[in-house]
Amino acid sequence: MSHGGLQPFVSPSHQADNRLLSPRVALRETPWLTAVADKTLDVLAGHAVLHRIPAGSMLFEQAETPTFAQILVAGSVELLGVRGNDETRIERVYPIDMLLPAAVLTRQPYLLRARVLDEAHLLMIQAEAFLHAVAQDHALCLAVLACQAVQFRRQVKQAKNVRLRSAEERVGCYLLRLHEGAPPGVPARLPLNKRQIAAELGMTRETFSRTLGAIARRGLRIDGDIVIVDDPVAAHTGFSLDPLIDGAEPIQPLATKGTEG
Amino acid sequence: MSHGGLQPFVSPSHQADNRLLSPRVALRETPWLTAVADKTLDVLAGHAVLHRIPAGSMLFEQAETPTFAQILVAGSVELLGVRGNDETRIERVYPIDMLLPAAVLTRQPYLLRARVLDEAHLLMIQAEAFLHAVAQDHALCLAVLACQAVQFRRQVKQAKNVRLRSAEERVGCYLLRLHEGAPPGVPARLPLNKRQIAAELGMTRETFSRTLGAIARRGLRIDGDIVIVDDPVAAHTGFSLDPLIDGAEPIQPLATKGTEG
DNA sequence: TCCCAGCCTTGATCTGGATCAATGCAGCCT
DNA sequence: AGGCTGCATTGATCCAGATCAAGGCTGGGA
Repeated sequence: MSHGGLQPFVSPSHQADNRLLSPRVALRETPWLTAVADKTLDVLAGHAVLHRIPAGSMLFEQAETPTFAQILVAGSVELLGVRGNDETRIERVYPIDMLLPAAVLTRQPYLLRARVLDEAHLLMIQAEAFLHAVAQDHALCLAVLACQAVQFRRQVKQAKNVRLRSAEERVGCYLLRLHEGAPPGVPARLPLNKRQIAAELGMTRETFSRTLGAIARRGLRIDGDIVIVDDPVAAHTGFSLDPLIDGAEPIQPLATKGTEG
Repeated sequence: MSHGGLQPFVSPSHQADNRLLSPRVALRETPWLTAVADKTLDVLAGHAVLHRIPAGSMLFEQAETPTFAQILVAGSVELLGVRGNDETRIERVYPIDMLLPAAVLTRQPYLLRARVLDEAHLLMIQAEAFLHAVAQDHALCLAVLACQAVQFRRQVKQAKNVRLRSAEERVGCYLLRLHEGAPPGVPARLPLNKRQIAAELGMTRETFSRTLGAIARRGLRIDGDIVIVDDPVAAHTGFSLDPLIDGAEPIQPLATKGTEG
């Protein structure tokens, strides 16, 4: 299972409970840290705790200065831009990923509020210890760089999706993508409730709902929470997936090709 | 002069012509590379060329795979999301900064098109050599990480600005920011023509123009290209600058505080 | 001097999507 | 049963900002 874009949310209880008992184990099992030496992970683990945070909790507030580097091990988290009483969702974070490493790295205040959507398992590493480790361990630095680069690209894709496509196209492409992603024969299911999908796609629930009605014309339909493509041809004509928008953006190690020096 | 957000565009001819003759010198004079060893810069310089590219040129196209890591030394560049004939401006890049390091680092295709706005002095380093150097040199890796983190935060600020504020507020805050940024006594000037400011603020030129008319009510006005604050109180009541949106985001080295290990 | 190309402004109109407001429809608790 | 809470649909209306369409102003070139 990749951790790119549209994960079904895994029930956290079965995923993490037994295996991720300690920070040390959590670190070792983080795929994009595989290249990092045990010694460094030991150090990090020494300054870390593993917390389970219930849905609805606020992890940090806009303008706070980060005291921990946080790695989301299970569950999910939303990042919101806040202004007075208005909130706008900027990003949804899926495991295994860091929460706003940019703020931690630059020692600047968070630009966003973080709230738990599905019970989160969080690996919290003291910010200073984390920074020190990044400054000491080249492999760790490379891993964080990869993580940060991918987050940047996800942002750009999101911006393109919202600004270059109409609401209807976003919905169509989203469903189509789910459908393509599902194993052949198995019908695709909505991985989230509709309210959250709407937020993901940058529109209100009402607009999402209406749009779902409208795209029936294009051979795309929802029954309960499963996606039905009545007319594949019409669907693909109306909505063309673009890898530069819809493609997953998984965190990969920054490997050097060819001969090593 | 910081390289955060709202630079006046410096005439490239006087800034760079004599000093930045060679890639080697350009690298050494890049502020956020100061911590990188000469040896590494030598290697990079060995795989680099310094180019001067006229306004209007396309540097790379969406979906291309990066062959160079590009550092903008002087001039300016816009990054555009493209879909058919539609373009949407995602970002404007000011020197000294990298152009989409995320694509180079992840070896993925560019998500955006890059076009020169003001004649650009570009340091172009072969992608593989650059990646290799990042993989070899910890200090360089840290520098690139800092650069990438800042770019991420700029994106987030841009998103907040557009989604949390009305067109009128964006214009008001932009002008106010210019005004605050200017040395006391000296009137602030528009650093760009209005068309480009409009794009920067995520609106059409027409809307920008109308909005300029509208905010006269709030004690803010443009005369020619200088910003006049007729009524500071009204202006600050109507438009409150938020450091989490309007603050500059300069590229700084990722220093470790306190004792070194 | 005329002409033309770039900018900017101004007006009229359109519209995608938000907002406000009801209603339906589960599941769940007591 | 009832009543509550949270989600989803559906309809009516609104509005910020885009779009389309004319001008106006400035500077430059022959």
